[in-house]
Order: sequence, then C-alpha cells, then structure tokens
Amino acid sequence: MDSYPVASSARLLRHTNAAAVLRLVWDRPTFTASDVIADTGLTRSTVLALCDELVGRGWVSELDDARAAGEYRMGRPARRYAFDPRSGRVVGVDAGQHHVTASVADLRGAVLGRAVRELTADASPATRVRTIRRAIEEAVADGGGAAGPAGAPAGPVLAVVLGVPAPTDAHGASPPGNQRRFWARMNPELAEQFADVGQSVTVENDANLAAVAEWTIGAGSGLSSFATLLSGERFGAGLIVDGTLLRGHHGGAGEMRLLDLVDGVGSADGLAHVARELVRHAADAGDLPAGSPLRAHDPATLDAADVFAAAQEGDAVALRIVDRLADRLARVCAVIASLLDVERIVVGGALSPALGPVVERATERLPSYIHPPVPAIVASGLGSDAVHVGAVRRALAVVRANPFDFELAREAATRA
Amino acid sequence: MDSYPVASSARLLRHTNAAAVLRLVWDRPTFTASDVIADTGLTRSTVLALCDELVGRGWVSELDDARAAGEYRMGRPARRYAFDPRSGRVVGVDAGQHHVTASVADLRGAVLGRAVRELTADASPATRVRTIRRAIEEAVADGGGAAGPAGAPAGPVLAVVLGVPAPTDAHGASPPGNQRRFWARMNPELAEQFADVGQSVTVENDANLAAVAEWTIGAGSGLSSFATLLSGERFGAGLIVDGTLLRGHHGGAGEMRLLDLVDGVGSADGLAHVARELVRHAADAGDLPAGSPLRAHDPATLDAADVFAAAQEGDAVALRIVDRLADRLARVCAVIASLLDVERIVVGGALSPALGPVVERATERLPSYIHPPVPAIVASGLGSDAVHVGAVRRALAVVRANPFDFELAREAATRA
DNA sequence: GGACTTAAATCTAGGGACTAGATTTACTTT
DNA sequence: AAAGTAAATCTAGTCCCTAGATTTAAGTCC
Repeated sequence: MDSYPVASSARLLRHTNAAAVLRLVWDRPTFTASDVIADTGLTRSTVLALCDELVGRGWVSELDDARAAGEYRMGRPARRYAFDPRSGRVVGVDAGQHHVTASVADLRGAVLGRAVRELTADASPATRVRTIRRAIEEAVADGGGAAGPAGAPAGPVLAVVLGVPAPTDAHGASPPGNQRRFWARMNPELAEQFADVGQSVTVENDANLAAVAEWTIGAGSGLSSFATLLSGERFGAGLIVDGTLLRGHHGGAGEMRLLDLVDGVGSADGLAHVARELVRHAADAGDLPAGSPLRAHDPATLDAADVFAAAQEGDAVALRIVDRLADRLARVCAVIASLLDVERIVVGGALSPALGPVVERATERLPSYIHPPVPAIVASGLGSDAVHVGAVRRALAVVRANPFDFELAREAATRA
Repeated sequence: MDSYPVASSARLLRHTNAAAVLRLVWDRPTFTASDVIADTGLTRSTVLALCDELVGRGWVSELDDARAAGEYRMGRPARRYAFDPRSGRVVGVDAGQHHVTASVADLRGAVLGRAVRELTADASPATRVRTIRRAIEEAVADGGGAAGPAGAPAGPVLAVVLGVPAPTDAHGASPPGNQRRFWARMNPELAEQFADVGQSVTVENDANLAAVAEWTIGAGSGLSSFATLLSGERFGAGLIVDGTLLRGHHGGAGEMRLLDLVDGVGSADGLAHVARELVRHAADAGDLPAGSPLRAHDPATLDAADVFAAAQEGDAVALRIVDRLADRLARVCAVIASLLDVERIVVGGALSPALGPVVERATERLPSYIHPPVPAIVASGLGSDAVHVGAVRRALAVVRANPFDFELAREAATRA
C-alpha cells in the first residue's frame, strides 16, 4: 500500500529535474533558458546545465540561428533550444479481429506512416502475429526514409502499444478462459512476440485505448472522469475515473456482460448489431411501406448505415428503429454514469460519425433513468481511428513518463 | 494531465528522505540505524542525521535504555529509536443519519477514546453540527488525560476525517440537488464547520470509508481491486480499483441508482429493507405456518435479524426469504464485478455479522450471472464499525503521506 | 584484569547539484 | 561610438550525500 522511495544521492536529482524540464518543453516549438526559469523557479546556471544535459542525451537541439524572426529586441540574445520530435518514434497498432492498423508517429504525435491489413475471423494466432508484424514493418518503413525536411534519419522506435479486443492486465496478458478462448486467440502473448520491435512493448485493451484517444485529442479531452463506449457489434467501455484508466484485477474493467442483467437491454449486443437485427426483422415481417428507402436494398445486406440514411429522409420505420437504439444507448449510459459518476460519455466505434441522431435522442432520454448530475452523451469524432490513435498516444505517454529509460541515437549509445 | 515538479534545492531531498524514513519505521516498535541502512541503502552518516532530524521534529524518540532485553551480543551497542505514536492523534467520525460515532486514535491506530450520540432523522443542520462536535470533544477528552502509561500528555489532533451518507468531491463538498436536499442536510459544509478541530479536516462518503476500513484492516486487505457493498436500508458501494479509491466527478461513484434498471432487483433497496418487506408480506398474507418461529413476533416489528434467526432453525418461509435475498445480492454483485473486474466483494453494514448464509448462497449463484473470473463474496467482520474505523485509517493515511505538514508539540512550534 | 573481537558511532574528505551575486558578453538603441 | 539591456558565464558557498579511516563501547577469551 505504501512505498518508500529514497533518493540515494544528489545525482538522482539531476536526472529527475532533467526529465521534468524535458516534459515541460516537449510541446513547445522552441524555448530559452528564461522560459524554463519562469516555469520552474530554478536558477539560470542550473537550467543551462540541464539544457546541456538534454542536448547531450540527444533529446533537444540547440538552434544556432538565434535571430529567429525578430524574437528579441534588446540585450544579449538568448540561446534557443528546441525539443527534437524526430529523435525517436512510437508505434500504435489496432490489432482488431478483422483489421490491423499500424501507425508510426514522431515524439509529438505527428503521423509519419500508416499501414492497414485485413484478417479473416478464423486466422490462426501465427497468421495474426505475422500480419501484425508486416503492418508494423510497412508503417515503419513508410515513416522512415524520406521523412525529414532535410532528409534527417528518423529516430529509433522507442515504444510500441498494441490494442487488442480482449482484457489485458498490467503486463499485457489476457485471461485465458472465455468462449472458444477468443481472448487468447486475439492476444497470443503479443507482448513477447513483438519484444524486438521497440524498446518497450505494451499490450492494451482496445476500448481502453479508444478512451485514451478521446481523452488526449478527442471529445473527452481535459476531463478527469468520463467513459468511452464502443458501440459497434458489441458494447465495450473504456473507463477513465479521477484521471486514471481503470483496468481491474485481470484487466476486465469495462467489459459489458452486465448488460445481460439490465432491463430493456438484455445483452451486450452493440448498436450496429441491433440495428441490423431490427431492420431485417421489419423487412421479413413485411413492415416496410411501399415508399420506404429501405426497400431499395437487399434485405440480407441492410445495415445500420442504411437505417440512419433512411431516418435522415424521414422514413417512419427507420425513425422507430433509431428511437429504439437511442433508448438502448440511454440505458447503457445510465448504468455507467450512475455507478461511476462520469462527466461525459463518448460513443465511439466505426459508425460513430453517423450516430448524431441516436446520441441526441439518448441524451433526451437519459434524465428519466438517473438523477442529476446527468452526464452529456456525445458522439466520437474519431470513428474507427480511435484505437490506433489511442495506441500512439499511450506510447507517447510511456516515453514521456520516463524518457531516459530509452536509448536514442547510435552516437548516444556508443558514447556510453 | 501531466505535472512538472522540480526539486529546487538539495534541501528538499532531506525533507523527502526524512519523511520516507519516518514512514519506514512507523509500524516498528523500535529500530536502529542499521535497520534503516538495510532497507534504504543510505549511508550510516546519512541515516543518523535523518534520525536526528526526526527526533528534533518530535516524531521519534531515542531510547536511552539501549540494553533492551539482550537485543545485541557483540560490538558497540546501537542507538535505538522508536516512532512515537503518541506524538499526535487522529479523529475518525461516522456522521450517519441517525448515529454519530467519533473515534480518537494514536498515530498507529490504537483507539484512545470513543463517543456515540444519537440524532433524529429530521435534525436540523445546526443540531447535526452541534451533536457531531460534542461527540468529537467527548472522544478527544476520553482519549486525552489519563491515557499514557506514564501519564504522558497526548499529542495534538492532526487529522480529522468525517464520514457522511452523501457523495463528496475531492474538497469534501456534496452536490446540492437530490430528493429533499438530503445530501446537503447530511453534509452542511462540515469541512468548514470543523476546521478548528484538527490541523486537517476531510469529509468523505461513508461507503468509501467502509471500503478503506476493509482495505486496511478488514476482508479486503492486500487487494488492489475490490468493492465494499453496504447492504442495510439502501445499497451503496465503496469502490477500490487498481489500488485507488474511486470518487467520480462529483464524488458519486458507488451510488447504486442503477439498480432501478437491473432485472430482478429493480431498486436500490438494501437487504435489511427487503427482508422486512418480504417477511411482513408473508405475515400479512397468512403464509406463516403454525410452528414458525416468526409467529412469535409482532408482525409490525419483524426484521432481518428475526428472519436470519428463523432460517437458522430451518423455518421454510425464512429460508425462502434468505434465498430471495441471496439472489438479489448475487445480481448486485454481478453488476459491480462485471463492470469493474474486482477480486472480491465485501458485504458490509450493521447486519453483516449475520449475513453468512445469504453470502454463501449468493456466492453459489454468482457464476450463473457472470463469466469467469468470478470474484469472491464475503461478509464483513467490521459490521457497523466500518465507517468510523475507515475514517481513522483515512486520517492516518493523510498524516503518513505528508507528516511534516503537521505541527506536533508546543516545544516544536515555539522552537521555530 | 588485560588483550582481542566486533559492530556501531564518529570524524574527515570529497563530490554533485543547487543558489546567489558579481562580471562579462553580444546584441540593440541612440 | 557610447549607452543600455538581457542573457551567459564565472565565483563562492551551502546542503546533502558518499566513502573510508578512526574511535568507541561494549562482549569474549584467556
């Protein structure tokens, strides 16, 4: 419960302070010692020594053209430094059941390369691993060579984060036993498999990564408590409460099996699944009126997108389905909001861009299921990019938390 | 999301290390420099200097009888020190709707005094504050004078924690609006009201404190993810996930309004409430057979304790009720376990000592509601003491986290 | 009782990281 | 060219740590 870290020597202080300064300047295009002095209260001597150290370690460059666009007017010009986002790279992977997306980004999160590959539902673990590896290699190659404006060589891959549709514990392992060992097939010890790809490899649940994406650059940015609800084929949630991502003992936090027990919901089936079910049901029962745009499609391929499009045009059957989906969503949100007191619920998944009307109606209905304060429900703007974007953000956070655990360039390595 | 603390001077290091050593020796009856050296890796010179500092600040005493019971055999005898648990006191209060319990403990949690007072349900906020204050004063007086073996004067009250039946945010405030402003009546800005009572005053939700109690000295000890479910008149949960207590945006995490939406549960009514309802229903309907021990009571006063007693004797109606309660409990646990992946659920509340049979049956039923891994359900051993015990533990944690934020004795104060 | 052993305390030197303040430097402004 | 200015650099000095030599307060052994 308690830990007792002791700073054995003053040398550790240097290390700690250098890392703090690095984090401080991470997102600034350029900085001077005076900037750091203002933010930390440290002396100029100290700050300059810390900057020297950062330059020596390869994280920061000193700019020699200090006359940057009339930045100063009087006095001796300040030495200018800049965090070098190209000194290393990170990789974020969405290793889904059917698709694999790998993204490579620099240390400020600018995307350098991307690769997408498909997988069949019954792919063997070996095939999965091979496909993921190819996607990563392709993305890394894509973001490597001619990248820099000056053709500067891209830095080494520091951190890799893989998102999988399975619970993962703090070590990236998934519990073995569920139906047909689905989790074990989705995550066949990926952390070990890819240990060679980056200096740090993390495996994380996909809904959790979607939550991280929303938290850092999406609709949950700046919030301390919110949930991201993936709503496609099956519901799944990424939970961020009091500023931390919840995992649970085996990594199962956010699993939505409890919906089996919820009135008017009854299963963890997601909105896409239920929409398809409802519209086919209507078609089979001959409930589609003559003018309905839904009649234009083969009933066997009707899906959520068709329903939303038809509802947009005012089709009565489609509107009824949207209403049912909204009620379902409102109930699911009520459960999460009530137990965890979140500020906002972001609804994500591949079809989130089309969810506006459903979210709107769910918002209206939510107050009838819970007491105030009632959280807002909003549709994600990230769509199917949420997982790999979240994986990249997570990888960046890993590097930023302990930058000096990573080796940057060869020079730095040989210097030691 | 990120913070950038910088250790401005080496002086801070002394402070940090002294606090770390203090935490290290907190629970030891006595210690020597060698003990600390073994645990921290610091030099003897450093450790002795740190010990001097702790003695100077009043947290630790040097024992002059170093010949403690043949502790050493050869070599120069070590200077022996001991953390002084009497150098300060903490107060934990269960400020319930009907009862107020205040506990005073020394810095190792040994109870020095206690006071209990009753409150009517419709007591005004002013009455509530007055009653709580009297309970605290009485408990402090109780644990003050003749306490020490040598009649040593008790230390000042460092931290006070008050538990209230309302959500509380990080500053101890409760959201205003629910039915008849119950929360505001239960927590009329208690943190400000009692600012004079201790050097630090915290207001916290009662279920959260019960969870803390279970976590530190109860059935949840050593776990990183578990829930404490208060099960008396209404369900309420204290949630500890990944080693942190969940609060939520307004402190509402663990509110169980969502049970309104759960199949076979339908309301947040607790086990005591439902037991009473069911047994009266049976009595009114004339379902109690001639030999039932439940007939011995006035139907208007029959309660959960009577049901459990009758079930113990094998009464069929009582057993049926126990079954219904167990199913209810299992469903509630399923909801929590599924969403948060907790290792264990501790069922607490005043009647927890009698809950054995209900918990047993609920455990049997739980696997039919959720997939493995299935958490264990256990009855709390703390009963109605959970809240004030948790409040004391919380107060201890506050002191222990930043001991040097507190002033100890007058000498220490005047010395400065 | 005196010599040996032992483990802790104490003393001495030295280094790293910070602060504070004087001095120098590299510019702009006039 | 001289004055003004803000940053860099230099010079002490402090604090807190380490490392290792020396001293101390016992027990042990003969």
